Amino acid sequence: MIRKNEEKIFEDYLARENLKHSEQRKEILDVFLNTDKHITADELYGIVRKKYPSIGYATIYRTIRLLCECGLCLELKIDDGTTRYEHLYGHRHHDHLICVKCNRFVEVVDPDIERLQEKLFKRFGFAPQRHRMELYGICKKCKK
Amino acid sequence: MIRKNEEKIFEDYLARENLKHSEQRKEILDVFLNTDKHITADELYGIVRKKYPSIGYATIYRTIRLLCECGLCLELKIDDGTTRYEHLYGHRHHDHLICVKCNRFVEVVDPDIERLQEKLFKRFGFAPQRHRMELYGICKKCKK
DNA sequence: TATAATAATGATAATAATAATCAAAATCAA
DNA sequence: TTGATTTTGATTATTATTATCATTATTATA
Ligand SMILES: [Mn+2]
Ligand SMILES: [Mn+2]
Ligand SMILES: [Zn+2]
Ligand SMILES: [Zn+2]
Repeated sequence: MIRKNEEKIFEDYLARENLKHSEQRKEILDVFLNTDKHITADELYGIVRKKYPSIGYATIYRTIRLLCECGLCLELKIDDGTTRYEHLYGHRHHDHLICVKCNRFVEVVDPDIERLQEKLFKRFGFAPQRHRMELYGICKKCKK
Repeated sequence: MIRKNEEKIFEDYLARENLKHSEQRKEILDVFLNTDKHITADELYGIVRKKYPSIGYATIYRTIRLLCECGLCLELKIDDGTTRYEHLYGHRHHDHLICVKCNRFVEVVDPDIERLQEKLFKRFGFAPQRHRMELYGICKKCKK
């Protein structure tokens, strides 16, 4: 199973931080890895609850935080104010094309843009940390 | 006064929408136009309250909404979750370099990047609506 | 200018997303 | 197996923003 790597990363992180590995955390990681990318906390909660009806909302948020801390998950703040989470392990940096109708996310990387962004940092004397670029439009399907 | 144009835009909008022009709205517009760019609702509230101590928070939010609707103001959602507002009238589209230490905003436009973004929209069959690009780093002053 | 219709205001309550608290339950090292 | 420590779920708190509503202000008109 491909997920072996991710599970190990999570377990190693828990061990390193002297945290314990609960059933709930296993289940949330599993759902997160199985799910489509760019999921909200609420969507994750909805899926986990099917298998684990007693799960509490707080546990979802706590575990998402752990997943972000150990490098498996990246938080995205979208223009409409929603927060979404995507897989980070094994995924190189990328930006997003987002359909404002159907909310579809297309992952894109343009090496030319990346290079020009570095030049912008340099031109204004900034030490680069990260960037974020989102292109909002209407996708092919939604154009009808 | 340069602000004449902006005031007219606001007044025309209010008239067009059958809204009334209150002292509070005048004052909030005035503070917004006088202030530095990229202000939060709370910062705006703090400044307005000095001249107009009885102002209510709700009026700030209501008026910001009007300013956005009439094209004088643009809402920005920053990566850390805060919402900021900047002048829109007379300002061409631009993106931002943001210092993660001192929160300084530098406005930038790179025509090459803009062109490549259009190409990305086209390549993936998206009808472009808008985009947003933020470059986060540490500015010259904060590097010490 | 006085009036009357309409809209705006400020106080307050409501929302929604997320974080903090805490007693009970689960994990795990010895 | 035990016992120290952590986690959980329920609940409350927090924060930013919006909705409600009685009172007040604006504005068109007589
Ligand atoms: Mn992505
Ligand atoms: Mn700006
Ligand atoms: Zn679409
Ligand atoms: Zn700085």
